[in-house]
Amino acid sequence: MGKTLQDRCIAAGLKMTGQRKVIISVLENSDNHLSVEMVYERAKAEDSSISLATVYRTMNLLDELDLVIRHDFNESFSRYDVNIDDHYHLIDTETSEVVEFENSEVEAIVRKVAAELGYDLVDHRLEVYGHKKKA
Amino acid sequence: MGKTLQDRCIAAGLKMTGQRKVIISVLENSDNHLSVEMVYERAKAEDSSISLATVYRTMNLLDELDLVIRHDFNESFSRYDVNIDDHYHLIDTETSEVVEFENSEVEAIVRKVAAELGYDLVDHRLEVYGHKKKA
DNA sequence: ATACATGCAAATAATTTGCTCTCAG
DNA sequence: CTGAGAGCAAATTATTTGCATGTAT
Repeated sequence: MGKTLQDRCIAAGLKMTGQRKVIISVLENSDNHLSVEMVYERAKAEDSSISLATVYRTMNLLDELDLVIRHDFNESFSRYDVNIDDHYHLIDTETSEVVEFENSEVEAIVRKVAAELGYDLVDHRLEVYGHKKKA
Repeated sequence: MGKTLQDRCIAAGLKMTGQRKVIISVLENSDNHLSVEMVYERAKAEDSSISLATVYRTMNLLDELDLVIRHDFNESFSRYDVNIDDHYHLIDTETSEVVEFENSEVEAIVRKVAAELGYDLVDHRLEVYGHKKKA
């Protein structure tokens, strides 16, 4: 039984305000890769008093606690993943759709490369850009 | 003899203004991963009349022509690589130093993954974050 | 009670753009 | 000569922050 995001927030000692509950429920009930603007739109639909600043502050907070992961694909804004399992992203260059995939070989390679260069691995990201095969 | 960046710009039909020559020489005589601000500072040292807007416009132009590659590491601004060979980046999380490395296995894996997901590969990037091994 | 959150509006920071003038081809 | 490029300053966009007020614990 994985803990819910809300559980983790409580475990992290976060004050569970009404706004945070709404934002967290948006995150839990959406596909990944939401932008702040998207979170804001959906949260506002549940509670019209929520401000954009609060969404930004909340996303930053969750990011610092590693409860979400901030990503910069090649866009002018950030998107956020609701944490959990490691995975990589394939971004459709024509539609901006984001597909997740896993691959166990990559991590092994990355670990080896970092070691060879004399570094301790902290994190890594692999992004693949492509478009759907035609016909 | 690889063509110089200047050669490629001319080949691409770019008007070689004084400002562009300076910017290009800065790019050719610096380490990779420059930010616009860094390019601007160095270009200004050669020709104090160069404006930041021109540097932005030039970098965008070079990026569109694939003569440089724009990167968003986890910073608030972009950095640019002077094209040429494919490589990946290891970013030192403590110093922001960027180390380039190559790895032939990754591309094969990426190509395979894209194909399996039904995509034509356009591009891919791998970024590794770490810090120097202590003692 | 009280420290921490929120809303709002103003402030930043990076990047882009309108406009007029200049210059490379 | 002429259209693409440059400088400057104002505009945009994403994100952050100061401050007065509200609220979870």
